[in-house]
Amino acid sequence: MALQKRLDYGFNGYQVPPTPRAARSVRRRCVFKRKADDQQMCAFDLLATVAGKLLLDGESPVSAHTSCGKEQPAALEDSIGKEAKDENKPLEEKSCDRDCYERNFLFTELVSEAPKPNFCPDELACTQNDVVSRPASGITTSDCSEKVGPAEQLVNDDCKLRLGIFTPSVDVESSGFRLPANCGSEDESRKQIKMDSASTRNLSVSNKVSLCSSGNSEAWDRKPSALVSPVDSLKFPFCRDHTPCGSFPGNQENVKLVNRDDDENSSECNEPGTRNKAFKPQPRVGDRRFRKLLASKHCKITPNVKDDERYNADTERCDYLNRKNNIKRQRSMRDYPFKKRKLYDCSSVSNSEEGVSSDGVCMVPENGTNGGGLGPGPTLPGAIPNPTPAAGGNASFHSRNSQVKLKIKSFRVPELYIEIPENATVGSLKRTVLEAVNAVLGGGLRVGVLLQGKKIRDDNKTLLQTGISQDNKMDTLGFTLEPSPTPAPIRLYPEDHRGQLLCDSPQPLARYPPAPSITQNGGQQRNLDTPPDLPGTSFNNFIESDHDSAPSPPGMSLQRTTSESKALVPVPSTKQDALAVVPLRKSKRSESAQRRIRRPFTVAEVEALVQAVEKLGTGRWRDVKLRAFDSAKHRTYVDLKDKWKTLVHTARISPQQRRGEPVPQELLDRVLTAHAYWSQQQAKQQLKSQPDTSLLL
DNA sequence: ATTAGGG
DNA sequence: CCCTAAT
Repeated sequence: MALQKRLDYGFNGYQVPPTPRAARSVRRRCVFKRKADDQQMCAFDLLATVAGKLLLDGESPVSAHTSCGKEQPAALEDSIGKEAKDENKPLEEKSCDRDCYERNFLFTELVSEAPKPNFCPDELACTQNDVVSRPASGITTSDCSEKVGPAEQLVNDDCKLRLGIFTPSVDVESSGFRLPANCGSEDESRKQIKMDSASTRNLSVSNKVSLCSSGNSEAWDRKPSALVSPVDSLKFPFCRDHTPCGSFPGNQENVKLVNRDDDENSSECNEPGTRNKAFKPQPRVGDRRFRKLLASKHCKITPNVKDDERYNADTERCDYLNRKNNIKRQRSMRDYPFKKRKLYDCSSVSNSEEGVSSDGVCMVPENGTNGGGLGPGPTLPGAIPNPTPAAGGNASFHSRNSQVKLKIKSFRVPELYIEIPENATVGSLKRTVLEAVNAVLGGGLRVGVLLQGKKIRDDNKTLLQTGISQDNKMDTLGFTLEPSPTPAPIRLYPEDHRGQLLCDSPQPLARYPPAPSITQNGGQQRNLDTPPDLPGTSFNNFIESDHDSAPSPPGMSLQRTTSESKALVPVPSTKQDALAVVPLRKSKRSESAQRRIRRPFTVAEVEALVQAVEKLGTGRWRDVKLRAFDSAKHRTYVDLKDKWKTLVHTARISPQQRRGEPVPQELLDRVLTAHAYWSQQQAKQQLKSQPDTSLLL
């Protein structure tokens, strides 16, 4: 299944440039390969950074609890509680209904949910605080079944991911930001802008598919969205006729591994009887590969990624590491780089454009009562270029005591398409989304300020001077997120300011039409009806086949499926041209090819290899390949050579130091013997040939 | 395209 | 496994 998520900040305001759909990655060499990883800034960091520009201002006025919105939080909690804990579990396994395989990711933003009519501004404010005050869980799942039957589900999805800006710290009250002194310049009135990041922090994701838990998110789910995502058939990995490995002729000559693998979908044949049976392609579907793009749905997400996400990601890795403490962290990371790479593409996208624009700024009166200032109430006069009320793009502004407090309800993130295999784990999904978000946000953003539709470029002006602090203008204050000058080589706005953080704002980007979906195949969602092909099983088989030798990191699961399914592809949306320019990072990433999945050699394979080498000798890997691994498409002669290399090494080290599936000592002995023998032969050859040639010469 | 080696 | 260099 593929998910295509559209991330948009709850704030309708901020828009990120559409990301060009990443081309299917062709394997190629990329110099940059894994280098950019660290360049990425996580969303949190980013936010923190942004926030950092503003000083925290005492407690949030709004922080007072309000009863309103209580329900939401409760729901949230609930869903949070149900959040799938087993990150490593394939999604399929969790799905309550097989037909329910479509996953809708719903990231909802409590506050900014526009669709709710009865959500009064005040309520929003209250809600936000409530919610915010507690650590939001990154992703929650909601019941997918709601009113929708399996069939219906297929149809109704629109998944929009909504991102809210959140701060790492859960504490809402402390979420205020204060403008840095430098921004406002040294002048007399130093206003503090308080941003109440409250609501934005909560993110809930409802995964309609497998995680059927609470139905609380239903309301949000229903939000009709114009976006249509294409659903593709999903490719399921399965083993086609592989010969039971057991048939492998042990010491006979000319042993060949018979498992047929097509590089992408193959399973190891270690344990013929068990592993492969589990998965049986259905007669009809059997041969078919499905590639489902969950995309069909729009996912509305307000990712409240928060620490949770990161934590999970990290912990997963750690777990993995712990289990296999022998494995270097680096290595584990490398096992699932594709995601990252793909993500980078997205990031680049975001950077390339003006990016994110925001609206929905609320200035909050300092006294803590949020008068009417919060929420959509004060509608933007339209002065602001793209006031999108939906997310609460309005800003309310109250100045008091020369203190300006404002709240930004949300930022909109550019649409992102994410493709992820059905059998991907929830954890990987989370990570994927997180990474996508991080990629976008991490690219480096700048904040621009709009007042009455005009960009305020002079960073040195005070709020007072610009009039921002004036009540009558509070409605016309807007913020934009722009690509940071630094990371992105290309600037849309030449006049870019060097380094100003706050006050300069390029023109606000056009907002994404809320719903204009992007998807290439507009109405495809319905195609999803293809029954899920018991992917879980097959997947399990795969996993099992090599898990013992080397458990794959969570991310691996994704890789295992089809190549197509791994891509996280930014989808071009409305205005694509803007994006044309690609930040360096992006290009780097996009160029990089995906690393092949790790497929530990089975004992049978090792035996075949040993036997072939015994006969052919080292240095004739091509022949070895043909002889013993002709049918194993995923084993190249280079692989065989490498394996031999490791076998020799393995044979030389103490058994305690070996890892992975243990290779019978007998085989290792043969390896050493053969290696010694052929090394000798090689040496002889050389001695012989050397003199020969010299003699000839 | 292969082979050999380092990473 | 990947990447390169050298065949």
